Amino acid sequence: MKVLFMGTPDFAKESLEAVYNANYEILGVVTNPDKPKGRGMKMIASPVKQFAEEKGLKVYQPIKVRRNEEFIEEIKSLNPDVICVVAYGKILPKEILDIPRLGCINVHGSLLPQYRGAAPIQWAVLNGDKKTGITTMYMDVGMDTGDMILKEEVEIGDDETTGELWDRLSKIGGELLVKTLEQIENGTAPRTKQGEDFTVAPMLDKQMAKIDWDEKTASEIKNLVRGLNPIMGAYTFLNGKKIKFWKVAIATKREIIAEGMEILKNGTVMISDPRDGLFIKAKDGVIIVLEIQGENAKRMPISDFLRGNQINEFEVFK
RNA sequence: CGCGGGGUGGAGCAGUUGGCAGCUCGUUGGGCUCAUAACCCAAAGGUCGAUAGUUCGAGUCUAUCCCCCGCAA
Repeated sequence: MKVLFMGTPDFAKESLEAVYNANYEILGVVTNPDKPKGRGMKMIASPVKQFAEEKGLKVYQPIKVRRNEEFIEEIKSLNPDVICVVAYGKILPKEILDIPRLGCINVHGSLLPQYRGAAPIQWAVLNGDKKTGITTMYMDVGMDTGDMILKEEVEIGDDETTGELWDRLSKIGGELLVKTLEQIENGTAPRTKQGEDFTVAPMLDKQMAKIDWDEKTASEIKNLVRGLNPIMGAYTFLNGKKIKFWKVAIATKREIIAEGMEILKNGTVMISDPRDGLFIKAKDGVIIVLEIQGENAKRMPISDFLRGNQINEFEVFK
């Protein structure tokens, strides 16, 4: 079976690698163009491109695919049996979807029809879900609305971060894609319509990363912190300085019971000590900061941070 | 040349107008204690990222280089 692969980030690279290791004939790899990245704005190739070049696969990097006749003709001439699309980053026009005789297969990081859209994994963690998963589907012109093929459920750990879940799902995505290809090849692949009971997981925007001490409960803050780790990091301000939290816990009742605590504003520092840690009052409980990052500094354990950075009790995060 | 921050004992930081290199922890030894990650006493540990320069004198000022980090994508 001849496969054309389309994808860009590391999540997609795992799928490409799985397909490659399963010995499918890969006609080519389509990925987003190199972009200036990081300090000094150096041009960086996508993980998918890096893998493709390593294995000597043909790489295509069209700037746009819609109304790009040259590119569309090129794909037609490759005559793929199936196109695998994993986090490619561009919406494919019907002209391309119609090319492969066995269809375009997509790997999506949620249990469809939940979390259609760009950031399914992030939202599952942000919402504190207990489980999520991977779905493979036949693509159609809608946004993740195609008929489903295979699904695999995954439990989300209480303290798991988006990054950790992302890595696990990347691997599972690759495995499920190969399984899907096998079933398509031997004609046993199921085809299930998505129900209408769907939710959408839009791209994350900057604003949501700021901790709202007045509105958010302790568990909501915890979910925000782990949901944005390592993408953006949840942040707050202390004395005008931007501070990011990378890991927090919620104090259990025994750990701290302060008298008259209700009077304090949400965000107030209750305990700040290199040994004991950093405890902050939240709307309905106490947040314990475990990993923190100061302005222009790197992430570090709270104990390290408090050795050199003074945070006084009764100061308020806002 | 996208913008910005930084390299100081093992860790995280401070170091004012250039004038003996400090803080909080950790480590080691001792003490106190039924006991302790607590407390008390003491000690070890730094050619202040590299090179060149200015100066009576440079962690501090100048130039170049190496490395790290944040933002932005």
